[in-house]
Amino acid sequence: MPTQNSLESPCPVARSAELIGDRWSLLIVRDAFDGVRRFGDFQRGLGVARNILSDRLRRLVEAGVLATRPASDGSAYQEYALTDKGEQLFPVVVALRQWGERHLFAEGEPHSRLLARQSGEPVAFMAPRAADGQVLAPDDTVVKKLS
Amino acid sequence: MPTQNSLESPCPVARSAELIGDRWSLLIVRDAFDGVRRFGDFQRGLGVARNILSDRLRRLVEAGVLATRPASDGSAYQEYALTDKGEQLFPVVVALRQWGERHLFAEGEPHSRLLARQSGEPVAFMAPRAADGQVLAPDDTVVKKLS
DNA sequence: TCAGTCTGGTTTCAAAATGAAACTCATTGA
DNA sequence: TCAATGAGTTTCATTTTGAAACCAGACTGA
Repeated sequence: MPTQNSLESPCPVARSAELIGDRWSLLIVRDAFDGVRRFGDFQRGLGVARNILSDRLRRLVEAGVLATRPASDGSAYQEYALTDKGEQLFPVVVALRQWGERHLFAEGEPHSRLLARQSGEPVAFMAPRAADGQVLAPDDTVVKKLS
Repeated sequence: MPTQNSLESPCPVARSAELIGDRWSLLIVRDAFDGVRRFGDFQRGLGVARNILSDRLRRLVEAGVLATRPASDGSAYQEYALTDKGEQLFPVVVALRQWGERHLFAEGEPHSRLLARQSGEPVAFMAPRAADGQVLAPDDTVVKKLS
């Protein structure tokens, strides 16, 4: 677990990074979007050590990204599901995915793809936009401190 | 440095997470978008230990996210600048920022904001969209394995 | 109903990563 | 010329990670 601080940083990126800016948390959230709910399934899917998984799940639950609830299969066990807050990480995961797709695979190297369920077409590349829909490059933006 | 593997994962999220899925790398990239270029400026700005910064910068350079070049101020030192590949992380950083803005600050708690330089208005909330511009919720998408 | 198994952890311990501080060495500024 | 600064590297103690063993409650089949 990264040293707990910077949760007081006035920079939203820093706070987000503090919370989910580590490999396992990110991958847990990715799997959650893929419908994984159970401890054992996360564990097997990720190959993460159980104690670490346990720790990360706890952190994510504390942060309100995941919530535990009785398992939907009727067993006495519980499951971990994305909260609304967690669901809203979707753009983060998609952004990571799209960047990875574009830059981390060799020409022609196979990789999984994100498709729109309806059309079956790849999801369009996501970009920040101005109010008028114009795509914003980094230089088209300014960070205003502490407003 | 997270244990180097999963760079062979067929999942783009996993590869991205491996590379930039740690607090410092993320914050270094954020600062780079903010125009920070020099070792010392990163170090002072982030409060990161020099050896760790050194390691992360090396990794990011190796990965082609940053590149070194002679400092633009004419001194004999070098600077670290985002490459094209690095610039394309913009949506990732913006997504993290927007999520943080929305979920990691108390009501009315002040935080920095990302504005469109032209209009001065906040950047619109970023979301994955279908080809027709329709916003896609997680359930509206499917991950197709290994295409 | 009772032995065996599965699930969801916790504990233990060694190995790896991190962080603080001291150290180096080139550059710069006065 | 000399002190201060910049950009690291080294050292070493602390923290985090990961693998494996362990454990207590469900569950299952005979």
